[in-house]
Amino acid sequence: MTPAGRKPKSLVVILGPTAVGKTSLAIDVARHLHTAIISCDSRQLYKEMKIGTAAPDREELAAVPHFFVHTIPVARPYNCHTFQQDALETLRELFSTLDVVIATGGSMLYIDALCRGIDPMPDIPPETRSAVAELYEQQGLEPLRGLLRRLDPLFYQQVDLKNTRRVMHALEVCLTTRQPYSALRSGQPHPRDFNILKIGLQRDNAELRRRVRERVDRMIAAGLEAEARSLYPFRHLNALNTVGYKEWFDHFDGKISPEEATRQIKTNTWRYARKQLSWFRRDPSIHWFHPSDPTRLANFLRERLRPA
RNA sequence: GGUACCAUAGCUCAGUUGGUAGAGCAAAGGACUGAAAAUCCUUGUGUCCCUGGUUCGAUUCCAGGUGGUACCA
Repeated sequence: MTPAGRKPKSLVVILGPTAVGKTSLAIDVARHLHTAIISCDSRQLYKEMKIGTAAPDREELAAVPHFFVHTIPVARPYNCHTFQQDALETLRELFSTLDVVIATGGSMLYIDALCRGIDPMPDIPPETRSAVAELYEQQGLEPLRGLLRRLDPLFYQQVDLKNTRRVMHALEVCLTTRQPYSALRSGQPHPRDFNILKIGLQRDNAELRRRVRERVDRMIAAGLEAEARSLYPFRHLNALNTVGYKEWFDHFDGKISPEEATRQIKTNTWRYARKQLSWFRRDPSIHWFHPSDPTRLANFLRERLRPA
């Protein structure tokens, strides 16, 4: 498993629902182990989204080397495959001097991309993307389904046919590669040349919910509305289809009051946390801890990371 | 104090020409390998405010009570 003469390398993944306390715990662990943090967060990636993504603050970023926090402009397209490539490259570099690296974040698909890997797919040419989008806008979902049934009968059987996003994406791939989307999806995990140790952080629902509400209040006190206002011109970008921003955009459009926006941000953040938990629940490799029990976690890590 | 209107799911309300009721939101569960903080699916029993009357049968009609809202004093 480990090449002779080389120490085993380990990636410690600290995951959990939003507002559970990943950021500060990951920093504590990283300091203790004298290592760096790879962020697995599809929104903290963006340079312009600081308050609303609850990203580590300046002090926290200075305490431990961080990667993939505030690194790309909101206008740049990015996805989990790009992240997989970038993160693996960064990891390779870090492992040249470190035996353990921390990964943390709540973007489930990004964590899976890094740990499990996702199959290579071609980039979709913008013409293809807009052609599919136009067909949908003009004629709805039904023609897209019909086309998918012809081009990829197997995936047509598997896909949730009401999920426009999935149907469109499969079609885009079929049209770009001239082969069925399902033929490119192996679904198989990709081998990694490092160990992966998944730590899940959990609190009971009432406690987590209270933390969500309090954090949203803090974000608003810290100027979330102004940050959202400055990003209003970018509201049609995917990066801004994000809890904490889209609700303010509705307010700027005169649809809801500031109080209602605040209320909705709290509700939507809570729903996001539940969705994350629903994803994490089916991963039996996660070792669960309460964030307020760092000793138990430290002992666990010492045991597991000890060189064989 | 008087008059009118209202009282139904956690919230906002619809409805039952009298046969015990359903939407939206919230909530809960789930799917998810290139937009993933995205996208999508599933789940609705609640003293129909209380007491009495009429009726085979009342959440529905009638009377009284209680609470709320508006207007008049």
